[in-house]
Amino acid sequence: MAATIKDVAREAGVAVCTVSFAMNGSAHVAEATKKRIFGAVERLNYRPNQSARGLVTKKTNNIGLAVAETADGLENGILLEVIQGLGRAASHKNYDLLLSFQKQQTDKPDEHLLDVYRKQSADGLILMGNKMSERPYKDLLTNRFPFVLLGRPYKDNLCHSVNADNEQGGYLAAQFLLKKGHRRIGFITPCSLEFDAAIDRLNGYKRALTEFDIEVDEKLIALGSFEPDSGYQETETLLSLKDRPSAIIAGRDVIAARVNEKAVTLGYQVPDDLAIVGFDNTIVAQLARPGITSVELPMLTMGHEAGKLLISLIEGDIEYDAIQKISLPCGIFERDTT
Amino acid sequence: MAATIKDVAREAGVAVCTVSFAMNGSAHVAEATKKRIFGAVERLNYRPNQSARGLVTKKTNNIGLAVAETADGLENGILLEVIQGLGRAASHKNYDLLLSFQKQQTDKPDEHLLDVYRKQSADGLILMGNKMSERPYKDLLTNRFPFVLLGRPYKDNLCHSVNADNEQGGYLAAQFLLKKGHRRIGFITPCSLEFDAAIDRLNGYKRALTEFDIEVDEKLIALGSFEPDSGYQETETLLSLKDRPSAIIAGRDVIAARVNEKAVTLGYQVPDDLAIVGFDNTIVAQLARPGITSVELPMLTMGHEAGKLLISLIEGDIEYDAIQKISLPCGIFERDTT
DNA sequence: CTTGATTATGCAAGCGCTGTCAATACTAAT
DNA sequence: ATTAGTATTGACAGCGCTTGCATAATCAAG
Repeated sequence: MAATIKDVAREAGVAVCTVSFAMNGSAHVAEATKKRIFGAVERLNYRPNQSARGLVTKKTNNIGLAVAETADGLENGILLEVIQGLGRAASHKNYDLLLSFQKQQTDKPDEHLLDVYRKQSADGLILMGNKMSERPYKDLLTNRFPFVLLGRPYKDNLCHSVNADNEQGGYLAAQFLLKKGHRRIGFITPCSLEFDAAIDRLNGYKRALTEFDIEVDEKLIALGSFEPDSGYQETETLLSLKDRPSAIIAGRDVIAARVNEKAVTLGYQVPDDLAIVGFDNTIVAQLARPGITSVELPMLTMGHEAGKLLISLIEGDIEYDAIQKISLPCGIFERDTT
Repeated sequence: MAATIKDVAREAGVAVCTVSFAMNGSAHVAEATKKRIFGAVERLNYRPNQSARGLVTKKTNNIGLAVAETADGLENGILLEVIQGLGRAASHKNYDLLLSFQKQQTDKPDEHLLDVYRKQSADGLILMGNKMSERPYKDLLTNRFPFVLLGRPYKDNLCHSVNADNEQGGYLAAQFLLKKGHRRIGFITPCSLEFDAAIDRLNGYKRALTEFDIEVDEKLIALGSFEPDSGYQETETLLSLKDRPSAIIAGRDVIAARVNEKAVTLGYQVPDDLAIVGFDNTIVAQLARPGITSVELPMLTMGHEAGKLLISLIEGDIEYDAIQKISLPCGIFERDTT
């Protein structure tokens, strides 16, 4: 059906290996013959069969993306923007993205994530947001298979990883408010403190305060949860403090939206009586009225950097053992709530 | 490095072909030997090499998803939910999803989308939201390569396609309001009428009116654009009509949000003075305050159905020429604006 | 013991490509 | 003309797997 390398060779009147050489640049081919060959390629719409090529070169030119699916949709953090960044890095270097979705109802979900690797249908793997047991990592590591952790810190220095600098993000949010003169700043964590992102953001907040010589007041720190509506309660608690905060940093935009609502309900003016800063700069922050000032995680960049890193690893531009831990700075988008 | 079928055969003490038979069910293998083989597979963590297998079977077990990237992000319509639905269908049948991103700055962008097909690295293709010239389709069609159009109507009956039933969606929105007693209903199109989705939604709206014996008043139909802020102007226009509408259907949620804002600004009470229905049931409708009643496009289902359809095509369960045009009904989510 | 069915085997071809080898053709410089 | 270098060639092995074929081992039933 599809043209093979033989067809191209015949069409161009050259030997099969000459075509291969010309296409891969693996040996000198005279300009004139090259032209004839590429002409034939064009005419026949020829592309080397990936399976055949992969079989001999042991390269697929695919980047695997292990996607864990939970009952309530995709695992947190699988964001379109990340995929987009990944795709950009990939296409630039002639890779495709292979999304392998975890099988539902399986006894060992995390083992499944590695099937792409076992089948050898990708040259490297991006692991994001997946809770995985220890074993698969070991497997990858001992076989020196390229992989990058994305948005999923692995505290030891064993794996390459790309992350948003959540600490700096927390710092940024607090610093932003401090510079505006706020001195009592509440903080609602994005989720429980089991999650590194939550801890880091909080730590950044504390660092900013310390830098401004303000003592951290634990009463100003409220524990948020994955349930955005918990934001209502936290806001009420924070605002009913005798020395109430003049600003609240919410660990996520959806929580920030709740903070705003509650504040309005309680009769506060935003931003005059209460300033609010959210996190993640999602569409929620963008479209809420008032628009919510929000710390932006560099999702696109994260995907892009992870892709570039992985490809460097695959192509040997970076030593497998020279562990890279890339931490990307957050930005802040000012809107109406500050 | 990775175990091969030979290793498994040795480990299990059987012949290579027996392993192959056992794994593919292509011949009878006694239970006892099967057990030995799968034991060895388990121990060695063996998975058949995809490239090798693909080379001989001419199957990759990949579904290609051609992703066109424009300057301002991914082409409209590439939605995470769609990918998720696709992934669900794929993983169910042991396929992976191969995302191939269009190369930037290339002279023939649409030709590039077919590279996955030309390289034979996918067994079928999902085409969504890509403006493509005629030729690539022809190419696919004449070679009888399986592909389905997703969310991108191709009016002739040449291609398999999956779509939201926009006409029914428009009908639903109008019917919903009519049942609540509204008789003057404004309609702001989601974009210009070059787009089928816009026409269909509008037609559905008209059909509902007709069914309720209400004459369509062209003055109540405003042309929206891709720029959500245009919603402000349209709203003002519609509300300043001498016989103003008591409800407005906005072609997209973001427009609906603008309609609401403007209405409030002009001193109308929502939903009492003005009811609003949006489209797409995005997070915007969900999180806006007041929450926007919105017509939901079955994105997840669309992805899922498209995946299933494509796989049926690939596996020959459906004739290539028995064109299927799947149109999936929209639902409506009532919130505070009605 | 024979027969027939079932199960397992070795062998070999071949999928489309890469890349090595040794040989040949061509070109340009000495 | 000789030499050196470059460009191109055919032949072929091999990547890991599937599959057809013919053969052989195994076993139950007649």
